[in-house]
Parts: sequence; C-alpha cells; structure tokens
Amino acid sequence: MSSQQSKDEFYQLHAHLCKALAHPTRLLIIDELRDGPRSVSELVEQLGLRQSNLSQHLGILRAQGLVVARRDGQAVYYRLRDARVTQAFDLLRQVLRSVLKDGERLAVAY
Amino acid sequence: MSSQQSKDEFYQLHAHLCKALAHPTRLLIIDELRDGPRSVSELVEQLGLRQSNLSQHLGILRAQGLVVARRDGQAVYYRLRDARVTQAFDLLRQVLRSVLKDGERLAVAY
DNA sequence: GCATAATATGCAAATATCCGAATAAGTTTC
DNA sequence: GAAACTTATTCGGATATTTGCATATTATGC
Repeated sequence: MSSQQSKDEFYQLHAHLCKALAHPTRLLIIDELRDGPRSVSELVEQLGLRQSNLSQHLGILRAQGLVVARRDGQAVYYRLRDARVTQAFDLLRQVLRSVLKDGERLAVAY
Repeated sequence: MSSQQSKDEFYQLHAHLCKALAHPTRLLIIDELRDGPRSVSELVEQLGLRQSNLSQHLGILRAQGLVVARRDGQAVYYRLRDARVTQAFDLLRQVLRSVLKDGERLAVAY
C-alpha cells in the first residue's frame, strides 16, 4: 500500500537532492565548506560571487538539508550537515575522472 | 596556469554529471540497472514509460558516461558503467532518509 | 531609536529542461 | 529489398532554473 505513491515520491525527493548538487557554484560551496564552517561574507570573498546569488544557492542547499545555517551575531555561518554528502561528491568526482580518462567525449551541453 | 580555467571546467563537468542524476526517471533507470543489463524494451515495460521518453533519458545518462549501451541484434542493452555511481546513489539516499528523519521539511518545489 | 553591516527575498528576463508526437535509423526475417 | 521490429532523434510548447538588481529583513553599536 505504501507502494507506488510513496515510492515515486521518494525518487522525487532523491532527484531534488541531486538537483541541489547539480550546479557548479553549489559544488564549489560544498567544496569550500569541507574545511569547516564559513560565513556568507567569507564565501562571497572566497568564491567571488554576488552576495544575492550566493545567498540563493545557499538557500537551495539549505532547503535540501545539505547544509545548516547558524547565526552568530550579524553573520550567518554555514556548515555541511552530513559527511556522506562529501563522500558522494568524491565518488562522483572519481567517476568523472574515470570517464574522462576513458576518452569518452562528454557532452558539455545538456 | 591550469588553474582557474580548467578548475571551473571540472566543476562544470561535475555539475553535468549530477544533473544527469537529478531526475526521478533517471534514478529509476539506474536502480533498475543494478540488477543487471536491460534492453530498452524491457525498461519500457518495467518502468511504464513512453519509448521516446525513456530513450531520451538513456541518452542523457549515456552522454555523461553513466551507462553503456551494447547492441545485440535488434535490441540495445544498457548497463551501469561504474559501481561507484550506485555507491553515490546509495549514500545520497541515506542522507535523504536522515534528513527526512530529522523532520526537516524539504521543499518539494525548487 | 537610527545608522550601519550582513543576509535574504521578490521580480523579470535569459536560458535550460522536459515531454509527447512524429519521424528517422538500424536489424532481422522472409 | 520490403515488412516488421526496436531504438534514436527532431521539434515545439510547457515548465523550471539561473541571474542581477532592487529591496526587505535581522542584528549590532552608538
């Protein structure tokens, strides 16, 4: 009974999680947060992004539970919520290197 | 010199890889292929999709090197290319369960 | 309270993605 | 080689994402 309905829903959520990872800027953010929490302004400086753009990307990561925000004074510090995210990140990076090595031409577009 | 240019490019490729995973149907396909290679028509039947739609999704997975196609007679069999993809898949699934358990309300939209 | 600093959000335009329908392309059988 | 079968591609419209700008929100210091 839990079957089709909630199964599809779970794939949907899983896809949303992947979607949150599917942007170069958000991958950069995650990579930056590996070394520890960062405030928004630190990230702005280190990544060289517009504040509003960064904030929107952080919002997406937050909405999917990938990062956690903690307010400290006027700064908001973000950290990774779950180490498994970076594990998955690294696995996919390995896959990517392997695919590139095999000389398969990846479509950069689409 | 290799630095910024190719570094950004790599994040771009990584994002493309994630994007290929960021759709419920494609996650379903990957999950189905865990149990071994499947022909397109088998997948059509098992997943209940339009043939053209499935073929498009398979094309995206193929373009990113996530699956490999092998022709056998008139059928084309697809298989997963790298076990690490399913490892990453499973890690993210664990993260998702953990996030859900923590009662954070995930935005289904966006 | 008011000015300042740090983050977040709303909006609109440009771009990308998704799907079904129609059609093309490759394989087998006769 | 024509018919049947399996898979891939093209096209157009609907939907979703990304971005910068302007503006709100929240916290601090005076």
